[in-house]
Amino acid sequence: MSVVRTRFAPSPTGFLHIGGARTALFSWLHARKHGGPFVLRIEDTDRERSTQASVNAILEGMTWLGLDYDEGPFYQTERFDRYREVIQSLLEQGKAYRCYCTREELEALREEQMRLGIKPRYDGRYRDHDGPPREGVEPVIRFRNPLDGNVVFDDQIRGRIAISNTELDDLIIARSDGTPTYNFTVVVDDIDMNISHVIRGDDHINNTPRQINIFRALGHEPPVFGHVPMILGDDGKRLSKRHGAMSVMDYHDLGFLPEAVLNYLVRLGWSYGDQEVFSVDEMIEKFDISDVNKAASTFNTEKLLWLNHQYIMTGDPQHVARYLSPHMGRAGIDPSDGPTLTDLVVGLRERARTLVEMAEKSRCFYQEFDQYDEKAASKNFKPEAKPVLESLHTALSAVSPWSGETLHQAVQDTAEALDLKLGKVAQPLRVAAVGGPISPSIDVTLELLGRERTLARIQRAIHWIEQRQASASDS
RNA sequence: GCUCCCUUCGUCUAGCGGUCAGGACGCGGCCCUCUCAAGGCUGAAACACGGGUUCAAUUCCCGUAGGGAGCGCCA
Repeated sequence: MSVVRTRFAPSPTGFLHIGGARTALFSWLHARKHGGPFVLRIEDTDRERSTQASVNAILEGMTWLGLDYDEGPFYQTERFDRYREVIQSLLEQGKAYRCYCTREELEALREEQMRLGIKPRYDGRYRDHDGPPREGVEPVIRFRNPLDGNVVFDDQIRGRIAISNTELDDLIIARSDGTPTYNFTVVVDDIDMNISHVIRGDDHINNTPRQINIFRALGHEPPVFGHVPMILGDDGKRLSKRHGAMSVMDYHDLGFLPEAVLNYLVRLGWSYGDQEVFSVDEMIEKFDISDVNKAASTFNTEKLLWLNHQYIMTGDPQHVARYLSPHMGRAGIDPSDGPTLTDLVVGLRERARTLVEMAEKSRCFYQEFDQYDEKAASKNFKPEAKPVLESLHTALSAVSPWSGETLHQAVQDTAEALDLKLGKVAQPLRVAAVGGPISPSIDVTLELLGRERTLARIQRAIHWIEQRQASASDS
């Protein structure tokens, strides 16, 4: 009856990128599925590179995605006393020792080993040192790794992984300034925070055996591990902060809905039969860490766009409208000067894959356009279009109420009265209404535009045709 | 160089010894149609290679090739 507790442990050295977000998602889903807590821990022991701004950026990204945590955030820099205490006890038990090698000596050793074609590692020269401290060298503390035997663990995603202790060297657990290092703090924290399942990127697979040895030295059985594959960029290289990875907040800026990003991310490496679309509740219900794929996958923006479009089309219009709102602002559009955002979403959702696209396509409903699309105007505003537009103006002036049905009827009646196909009437009307050849169906377009704007724009088109005729006869 | 990990359409994936190798994105065609979309139907498109094991391998084992990661007083 072991309780499931998972954690996400980013180091605050930049924004939350898409790969980290997926790791967090998998870890979060595993906790949520089993009803256990999800812990957030900030691994900031590298004081040089850690910043509060990064912490904020990570929190912001998680909040936007809806990945809420139950405990934390815990900061490793606030736990230094605890680490010191554990190191001291390891030292006393002989499970760790002081090493007086200088960086230069280590560097020389590494070079020599590389030259000989063997795996560079510490040779244990101070492992059994029992003489006096070496003068002038602040020692580091190394973990006394077992010399023989294998470390074996059953990864929830990879299956059984075994590595010989002869491959492992005595890693440094405390720097010469006394601060602890990553492989050590992780273990202490996972023990203290009672983590049952460590779900992290597979770039940590190689660290796992050494961490397992530390767990045992500390008298604890290690948690269950699950190493999720990484996400590759279009070039097949691993996505990282310094290599093509985008911040999750970039996707916000690009007009994606968080549920679409989450859905895309969960399907990258995980699947449930042929299902493509998952609500968060469905993910929690159906997700199983052992179903995660082993192979790395490539990020595909086209599919994300498709998913985003699905969510825009099928989501609650009010919900979509809320997320659309900031993008209207960015596009310099005042939403109070035209249709409601909810009506706009319903009208445009089939033809906008992102909220940015939607905002852009909505502009003509709120602002006047400068000029007509050239091709569309020359094709649809020929002299014979003038009487059509005039008839439309008359017919639409009488429409009441101004609704999709009545507008559709009016346009259709006009076409019949003029003995023209609907296209011959609707298309000039469309260009008059929005300035170009593309828009939602004509009734929806006019409804969004409103009576006043519609009639004014028909007049504007009629004038345009008259002027053009006039200048044609002048010359 | 050494160690570990990975390998099904272009991409994401289903498959868990016997399938016409399925779905999705994207791409092509057709239908619908007032434009553009959306939607429907449809087409092209994959088991990296070589050995085994087996009556039978995409599936199990071993190599090879390719890719990724690690080998820090970074995390």
